[in-house]
Amino acid sequence: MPKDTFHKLPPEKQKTIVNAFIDEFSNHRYDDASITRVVKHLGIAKGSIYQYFKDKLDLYLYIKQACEQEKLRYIQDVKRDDFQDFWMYYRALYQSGVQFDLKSPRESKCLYSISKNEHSPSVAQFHNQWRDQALVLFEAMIQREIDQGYFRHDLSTKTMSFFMVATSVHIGDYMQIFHGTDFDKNIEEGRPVFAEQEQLLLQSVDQFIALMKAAFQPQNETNQ
Amino acid sequence: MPKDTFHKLPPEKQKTIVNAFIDEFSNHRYDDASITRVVKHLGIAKGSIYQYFKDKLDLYLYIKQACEQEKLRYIQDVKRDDFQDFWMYYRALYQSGVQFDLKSPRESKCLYSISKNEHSPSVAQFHNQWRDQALVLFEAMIQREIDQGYFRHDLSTKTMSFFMVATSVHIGDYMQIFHGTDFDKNIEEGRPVFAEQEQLLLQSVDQFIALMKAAFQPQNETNQ
DNA sequence: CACCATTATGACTAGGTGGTCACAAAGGTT
DNA sequence: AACCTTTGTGACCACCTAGTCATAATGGTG
Repeated sequence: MPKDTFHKLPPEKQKTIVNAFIDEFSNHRYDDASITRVVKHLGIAKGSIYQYFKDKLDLYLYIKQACEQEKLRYIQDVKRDDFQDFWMYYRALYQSGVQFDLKSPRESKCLYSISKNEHSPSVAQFHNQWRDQALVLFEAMIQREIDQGYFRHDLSTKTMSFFMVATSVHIGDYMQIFHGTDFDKNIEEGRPVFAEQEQLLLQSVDQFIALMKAAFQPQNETNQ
Repeated sequence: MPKDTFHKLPPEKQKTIVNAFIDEFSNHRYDDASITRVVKHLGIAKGSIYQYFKDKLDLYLYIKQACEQEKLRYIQDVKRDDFQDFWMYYRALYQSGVQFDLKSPRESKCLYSISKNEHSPSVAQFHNQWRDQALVLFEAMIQREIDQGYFRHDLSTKTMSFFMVATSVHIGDYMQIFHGTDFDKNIEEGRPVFAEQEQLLLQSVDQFIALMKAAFQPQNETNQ
């Protein structure tokens, strides 16, 4: 986490610095991100960064945490108990995700890029840890649905949670790949990443949900 | 592709060099792989490599192609028409994949690692191209199953093929993550990557197949 | 103003990379 | 043996990085 010196900075300068690094980590993997490049762009001395943060990793973790905190503001109010059907809940999470993207495109793109750092040697351990944590959460969630008879019970929850995490990740990839052009163009022109495409994007999400819904449905049951 | 000089080398020396680079690309992403490190390990001069290959990319593409050629020998005989059910065919492909792994663990692990290079800036374009090619193939395959009434027809083939490619990739990840310890231990000790775990691994594959089968099943049909 | 703690600076270190090239060695042919 | 083409070599180049630290600038306080 940042040193005191950073927190004593005027808030707008903090934000300028954070934004610059968000952009860097959005466009480069951890090991390829260059502090030298960012300070050049910011017009400040390299040494200053090391007055604010212990090292590159400290900086990386802070940026990630800052983006996550922002996203959490959007999705924390989506509760499972407010939905009868799990998949309505799941869809609502993506709907909030798109909202997050509309209002905080920088942070959204950064989180997406960071999630692709899984194989960067310097931070691989952290990502493995985060992935395992996600798997545990998903497994608990899925177990609950199984217990209530909403999900099939003939497969291991481990496989099912892995499958769900993987598919969730790939929904993001799908959007990035097939709507990514607009994605980046919007960023450059300062517009929201998914500007005016909410409905289009949610239609893609719905297709994936339809697939997962069928996959998780209790077997020996008429579908629809 | 390699220069003539490389092909004139004694076959066993060719293989020694290729193996060394397979190991390097197995343990490092494209941009992190170090030619200097490999030549040091091989005990030959760095300049020699540039007598054999144009540059690092040329080397990378050759190594990838060599591994793929090896894998193809195992899976090229698995034909869709030899199976009544698509998922039997899909399973047979994985079965051959495990065979490939048993007999060519080096090449198998290298191909897996290379597939994780998607976001390495220097080779990202190539990987995008390969991914698009894979999507086209899968889309055609899926279209055929839809036409014959084996797959549901209420979703776009684009989404379905993306979903299938994604899941296929993640079956590999699942194996790597949950059987990876043995994986690497086997490599070090020169044993096949999936030694004596064929059945265990295919059980995992079967679970994923069960999920995909349900996901792709024509809707409004009693399953099982 | 003088004092002092805090903050900003950028040249510098140590380490890494892919790729080059003048030269040395090897090997085949006359 | 003499010649010439092909192959092997490793010091070297240009370029990049994260992180350091002596020094300078700043700003608040008595």
